[in-house]
Amino acid sequence: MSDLITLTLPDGSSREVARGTTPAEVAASIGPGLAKAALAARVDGELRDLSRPILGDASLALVTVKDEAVALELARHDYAHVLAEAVQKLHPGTQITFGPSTDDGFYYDFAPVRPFTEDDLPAIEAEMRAVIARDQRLVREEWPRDRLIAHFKAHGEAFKAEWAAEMPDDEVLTIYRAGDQEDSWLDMCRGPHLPSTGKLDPNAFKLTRVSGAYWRGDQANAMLSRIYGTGWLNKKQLDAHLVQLEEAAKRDHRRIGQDMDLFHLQSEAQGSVFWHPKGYVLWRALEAYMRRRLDAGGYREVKTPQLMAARQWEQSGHWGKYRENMFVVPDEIPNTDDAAAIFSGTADLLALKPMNCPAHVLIFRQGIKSYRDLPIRMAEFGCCHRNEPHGALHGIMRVRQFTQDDAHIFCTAEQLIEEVRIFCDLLDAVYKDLGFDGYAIKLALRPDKRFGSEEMWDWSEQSLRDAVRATGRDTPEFGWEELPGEGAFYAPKLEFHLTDAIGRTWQVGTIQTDTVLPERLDASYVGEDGERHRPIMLHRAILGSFERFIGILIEHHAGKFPLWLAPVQAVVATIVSDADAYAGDVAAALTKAGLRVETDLRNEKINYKVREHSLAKVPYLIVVGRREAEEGTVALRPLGGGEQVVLPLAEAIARLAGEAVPPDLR
RNA sequence: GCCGGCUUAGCUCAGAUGGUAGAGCACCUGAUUUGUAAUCAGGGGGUCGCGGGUUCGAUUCCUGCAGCCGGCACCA
Repeated sequence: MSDLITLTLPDGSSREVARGTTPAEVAASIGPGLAKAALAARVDGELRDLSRPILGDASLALVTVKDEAVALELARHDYAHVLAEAVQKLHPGTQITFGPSTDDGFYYDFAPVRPFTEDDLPAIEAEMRAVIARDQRLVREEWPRDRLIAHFKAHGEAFKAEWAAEMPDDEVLTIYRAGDQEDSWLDMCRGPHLPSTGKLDPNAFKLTRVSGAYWRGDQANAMLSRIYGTGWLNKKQLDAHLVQLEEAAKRDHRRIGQDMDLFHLQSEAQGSVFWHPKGYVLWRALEAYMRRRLDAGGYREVKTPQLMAARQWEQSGHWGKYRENMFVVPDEIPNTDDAAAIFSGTADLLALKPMNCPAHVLIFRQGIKSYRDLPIRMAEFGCCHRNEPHGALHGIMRVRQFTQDDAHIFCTAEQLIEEVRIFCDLLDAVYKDLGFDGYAIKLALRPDKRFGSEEMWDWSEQSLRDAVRATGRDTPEFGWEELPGEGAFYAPKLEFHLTDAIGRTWQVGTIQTDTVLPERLDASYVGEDGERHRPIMLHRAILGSFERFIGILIEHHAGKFPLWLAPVQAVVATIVSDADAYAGDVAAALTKAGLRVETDLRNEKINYKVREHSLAKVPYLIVVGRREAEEGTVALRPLGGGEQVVLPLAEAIARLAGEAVPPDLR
């Protein structure tokens, strides 16, 4: 075997080097600038440490900060290691477990002597800077499993020892040592890493929060203490990210919901929303819009019971799989004797509906359905209750009572692809109308706990796959991917993830192919052949729930809603009290034209009124003073102070009324 | 449900080694009639989340509970 190997560089050139040469050495031979800038290497496409010898002919590309995504990933992973080293120094006895990079930084899970609090973070950050300042080399070593386990056991690292013991046999186990000393801090890690901690910018990270996290993500395991950080390549990036976080915080729907008087929550109705007049106006505009869209799309709207007997939920399968998340009440009159138990404990049980689908099947089952009736698109703004765990509740985004824009399409197997296509077009139009630019599509495949045969799942998954292909949306532009194990217990589902104004994604829409429920609830239609057949049932929603979707709308628009959705569309503000009567006339005329208008006749300066209504995010301020009153005009001031115009009242009304028309009616 | 934190006026927040609380905005009253992001003056407003304990005395310390916040788990 020759002692020389051939490396092919990205520019197509090749060079012969000694077998075992490291990428770092190659970089140095090319030039000192590259040697300094190199962070890692791609050897035959595989990302590796700079110090890892190359053992055979290969293509070699050196990774620098110009390869930002990779550099960030490496840096974040290193930050996690630095965090772990710092924590173990400051908090002896803390065990290390696991610490990956994330979308904006990193975290590390520890088994601590006592759980960390945010007060611990500043000292840990300082220690991390010390680790970075020491510029410790990160040295990769391959260790046999026994040595790893022995090492971790000897150091009281039970979690790491467990992890090492369970690594697959064919995996080469490696440790990274932070420094050259025999007793330098080390962690078991697959790597790769930057050449040394000094490559990290000590001012480009920040520890952000602490939380609990289960070992290996399993509720049955120990609760660990997780420290999160955000990490970047330089301070500028970090600062930009921190500004982003502030921006997101300003958009928080809970903050805006309170400021704009849209809704409130209180402990007596935990997880249920009190919609105030201004919030409910928005709800009604959205609901009316959706109703028109569904009517036009061939849906028929229904309304079904809130409470149904437990035996109905047993039959649908919800009772068995989902009971712990249902609100259940006994079917009896509560005992009015305070000394006795309120319920006998022997009555039949009723449950608040957590979903609308069984009731829709029950409507379908009334009378005989023919293949000529299909597809049947049955819609309901269905109010559902789900007994969510306390820790899951979040503002109006995750609640216990919510209303879905739900519908079920009963169709034949042959109609399925066309129905999915029609649905995608409808969803597309709705998201555009509501001001969103893009969305991604994912296919969630069969979960571990599920109903139905393997054949059924094979067929259902493939149908959805085919249907998306038929719409041409199975492309990277739509973020198309498949998610194993993420499906519902009765069906695989297509998920639609909206992208909002600041780049966050929200799973909202869904369509699911269900053959289980029609079977369980014995839904059938008479086919061309005169025989009974099972319909396919497509569960679908575009907004998901009104509560959550309105929350998303609030954050997407930062409360500055398009005119047709704005709770208060215009405020008529006077400059002098002499214009009060005219302001009243203006408001009345606008109201008559269907606009939501308020007047501000207060004895305040116009500056004050402008400021106040601007902060209240009112789309238009209609300013009237003596001049306007005399001339029959208004000064139309858009939110933000853009081009202001003085118009005759009739023109202003026409303009606002035109702009306030919902997008589907334009 | 689990880990950590928080809970003081309508809102945002100060505060006291334990002696029953304060600001700004908002609200009310008065003056001012004002031209595009805060006019001035005065006034009212609190069971300091709820329960128990320690104490002469608790909003403050301890403890239980609830809600909320950040995550974890969950999200049919």
